[in-house]
Amino acid sequence: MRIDDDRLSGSSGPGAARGATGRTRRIAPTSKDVARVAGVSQSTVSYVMSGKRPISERTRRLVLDAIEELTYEPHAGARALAGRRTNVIGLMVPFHTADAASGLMAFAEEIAVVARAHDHDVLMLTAAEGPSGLARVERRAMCDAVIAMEIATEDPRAELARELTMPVILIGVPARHEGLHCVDFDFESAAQLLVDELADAGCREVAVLGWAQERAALGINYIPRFRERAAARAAERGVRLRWVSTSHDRAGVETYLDAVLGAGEPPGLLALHSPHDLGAALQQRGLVPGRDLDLVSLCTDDDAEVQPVPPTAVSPQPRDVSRLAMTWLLELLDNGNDTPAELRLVEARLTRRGSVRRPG
Amino acid sequence: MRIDDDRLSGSSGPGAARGATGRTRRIAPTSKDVARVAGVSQSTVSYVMSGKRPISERTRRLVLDAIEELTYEPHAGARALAGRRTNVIGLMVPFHTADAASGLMAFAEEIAVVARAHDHDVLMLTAAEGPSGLARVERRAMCDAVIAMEIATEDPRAELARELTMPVILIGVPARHEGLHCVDFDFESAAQLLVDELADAGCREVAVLGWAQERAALGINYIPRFRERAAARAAERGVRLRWVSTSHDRAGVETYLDAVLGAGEPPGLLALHSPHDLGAALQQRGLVPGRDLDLVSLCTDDDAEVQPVPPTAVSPQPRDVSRLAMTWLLELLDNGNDTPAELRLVEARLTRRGSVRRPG
DNA sequence: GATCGTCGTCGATGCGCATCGACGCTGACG
DNA sequence: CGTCAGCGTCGATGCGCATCGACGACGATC
Repeated sequence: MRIDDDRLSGSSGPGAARGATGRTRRIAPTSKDVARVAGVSQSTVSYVMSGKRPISERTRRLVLDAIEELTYEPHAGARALAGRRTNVIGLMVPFHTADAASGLMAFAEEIAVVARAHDHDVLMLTAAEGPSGLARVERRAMCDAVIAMEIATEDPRAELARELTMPVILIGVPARHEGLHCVDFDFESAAQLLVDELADAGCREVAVLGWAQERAALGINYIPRFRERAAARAAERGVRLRWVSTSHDRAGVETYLDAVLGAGEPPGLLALHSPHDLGAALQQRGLVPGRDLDLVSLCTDDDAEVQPVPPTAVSPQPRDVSRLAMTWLLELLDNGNDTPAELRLVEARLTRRGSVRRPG
Repeated sequence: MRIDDDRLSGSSGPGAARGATGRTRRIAPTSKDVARVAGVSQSTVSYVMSGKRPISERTRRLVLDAIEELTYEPHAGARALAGRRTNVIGLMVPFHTADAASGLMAFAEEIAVVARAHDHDVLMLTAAEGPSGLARVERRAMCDAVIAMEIATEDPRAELARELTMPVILIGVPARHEGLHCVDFDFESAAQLLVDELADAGCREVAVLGWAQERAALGINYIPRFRERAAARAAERGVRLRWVSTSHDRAGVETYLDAVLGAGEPPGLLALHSPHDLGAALQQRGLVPGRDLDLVSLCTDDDAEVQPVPPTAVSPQPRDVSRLAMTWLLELLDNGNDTPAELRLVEARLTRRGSVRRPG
């Protein structure tokens, strides 16, 4: 079926450019074209698409058929202009952290997929633009809402979020988050779960393979949050916690093991990173978690499963976080952004894989 | 300075919503507001911003001051509607490949940064949408051009790209790419460089640690491209090439080494993946590249540098590829998309790091 | 001093859609 | 058979900007 099919006494069809502007270009059909083909008015086409007024079944069919015939899709700019709604979600991504790249991709993908499922698109913003990037997309009316990832403890974007008219969801927990919509993984209960698991196994000493210093220095706030809760819980359970900050490569792991494995009973190990090198290093030393020592980890399930001895672990699920963020955001868009601001955390769950000796 | 400052006998300023639509909302200032404050007409404001007509210095200053005072930014939808230009680039990302996640992020970041530097934004599309995703953004006029990443040999998006009016740049080389704008890393000359390097060192046998089967099965076309050129070059140089496909984890690497390291002189090693585990495995066996055997790799410089013995390598630079793609795209947008379609490859360069024994 | 060209500015128009008020038409009910 | 209340559709309008034609002012030219 040709696109420039004309049913009524119309002007030139949408298939050709109006006027003599050089060669014939394909022009996208408009709702007026649809109306002409369906034999109704343009406003009726609009109401069929939005459902904001009752339309008879007969007319509906006529219009929908015309839409399909012309493969019509509404012009995003015109819709944004007239409807004050872009159907675009801004996503501010922290590129610099090559570290968490795979988690980041999973996060972004989930956002994109959920957005598309609700007929929205995703505009990719970089954290490098900072708060002015957020202000810009709002003033230009480029999106209806924004999700900003990896919010630091002191983050100017968090302050600006208060000024904006559009909904903003922050991934992370800034220092003063009253009046802000924040989502994050529950690192505090993760800390508690992991410490408890080792304490239950009878560990009195726990050596933590911590995040690298440079990462902590970025103000990534889940690190102190995890750390403080772990310390508090360890104190409650009568466990001595020892933090060992080192790099995460093989050499760093070796340093860590050298430092914590003296003579006598080895301490419980708590690994706060992808346990790849740790598993190999332990294997090389003939140490089997669950047999010779106790090991828990904070790592994704995927990472855990590929270990020589998959560790009992709590997995920060980027997909869960992004799904929660998107669900909330869509809710805010529907309700006109008057849902109370608060902090929503994704529940931490421990998966036991036998890297901890169970008493009894 | 209040935002609703009024210079002329105007109606209500832009600071408050018109009419009695409930509470007073902040409304973004329009070019008409700027015109009123500057004491000129709206069209003059437009011409100041676009520079498409000469404007006296005095008027320019008045307008620019008003723009700054109101923190005016043009409404993206209105601009797209009137100007037939969105200043948005679509980027279709292949999320599923968790494999190359870090390279993917680097690619996307570079796209975003270059786009912003030219006052463009980036709309993130998922490969899951397939060709219809491309058609959709064109018909809805959501972007001016698209970059589609990781194009397979037989890719429906490549076929659709021919039909589209807007410029499309494909990252990868589909089977029939006449009339398409394609960009990729030059895997063929990379193959040649790597084979030559080993041949020059006197290797008569080369064992290739290849890409995993499942990856090759996706139709990622650079694999056969690399493979064929490597085979051809090896034949020219009198080198016997032996492909060993295995997984890329530590176990797979061990299998590989077991398979290729018999008695006698070890073959040259060509590693087509992140050489992390390979370096550790060699180290454990007491084998030092550059002393006991010859090793070259196709891996990023970052990956190479963190090895126990950094290998001589060719690095596929995602940033170079994306920069080339963006440069070309902006050129296409300026020229009205009449630049001839062709295939542009990013030059492969070999970095010597002493993992190959140099004769003489 | 009249004419012409150029520069700088303005008013009007249209982009494609959503929305509002108006209105004709149908069926139910008195 | 007349009246009335929806239901379903239409025409008109405006969203904010880019662009076109028109035109006034000014200096140069004869």
